[in-house]
Amino acid sequence: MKQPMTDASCEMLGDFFATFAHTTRMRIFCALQGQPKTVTEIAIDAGVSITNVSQHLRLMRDRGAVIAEKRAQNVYYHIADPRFVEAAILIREALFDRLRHEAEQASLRPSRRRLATVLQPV
Amino acid sequence: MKQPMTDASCEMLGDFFATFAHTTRMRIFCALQGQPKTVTEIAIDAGVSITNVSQHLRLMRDRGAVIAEKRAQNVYYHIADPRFVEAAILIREALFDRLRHEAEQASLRPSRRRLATVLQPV
DNA sequence: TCGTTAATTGCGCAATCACGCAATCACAAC
DNA sequence: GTTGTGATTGCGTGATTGCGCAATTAACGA
Repeated sequence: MKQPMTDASCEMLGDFFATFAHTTRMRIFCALQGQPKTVTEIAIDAGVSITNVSQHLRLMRDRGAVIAEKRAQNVYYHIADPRFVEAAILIREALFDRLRHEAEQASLRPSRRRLATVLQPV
Repeated sequence: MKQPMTDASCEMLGDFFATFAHTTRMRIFCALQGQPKTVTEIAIDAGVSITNVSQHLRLMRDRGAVIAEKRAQNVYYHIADPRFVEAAILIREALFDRLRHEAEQASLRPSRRRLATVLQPV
């Protein structure tokens, strides 16, 4: 990382990664790309209960991933920094590339893969 | 995210973020930047037991964050894709910017002073 | 004021995670 | 073969997380 990472930095980054380390929170994150949304809208998009989405949003808010803004009786949430989206895209592309690569390997050596499967030790 | 994210994508990304959602695994990740290292070397750098680092490495390996290569009696680990590092840097910079911003706000309002230990070293 | 809608919070339980310890495996040297 | 070193695995336990339910707060309109 160019600059050395202190223990405090590692803890901070680890905590932040935990923010997205859940399928539901990832869906919330995706739902928030484009425009801010209310809790109810997010709940519908992510397919979970209002209570549950509110609990996840609190966690994400406390860790600085999203920002809440109260307007009238609604609370609008939006992603705190566009770099979070960039980072997610980078990771997603890397994971997809790996999947593609694995698929190619599998199609290039079908017999060996089949053999390996069959020859699994008991 | 330009392309729509399926449920499967969200689950995949969420699982991957969980890979780094721990202080120790973050330290392992930092220790692996630069060159591959053995389990023992990583354990020393991260300041945890061999057993513990091995457990974390298995998780990281299973999720495609690191790659293991056995050479003689040692197992060398390295980061699977440079984009993981880029992503971590993006996130770290975003978090630091936020801390800096908060620190400025705090200095403007000395009564609300909030010490940012994370800001100093790095 | 009361009723309604939006959102948050406290609680309890089930599920998962993290860690140390001991045992085990893998490989090299003797 | 035996010994030694590096690394992994299985197990048990304490800690944390995730979720639903019910209660609560906040803001609006009648």
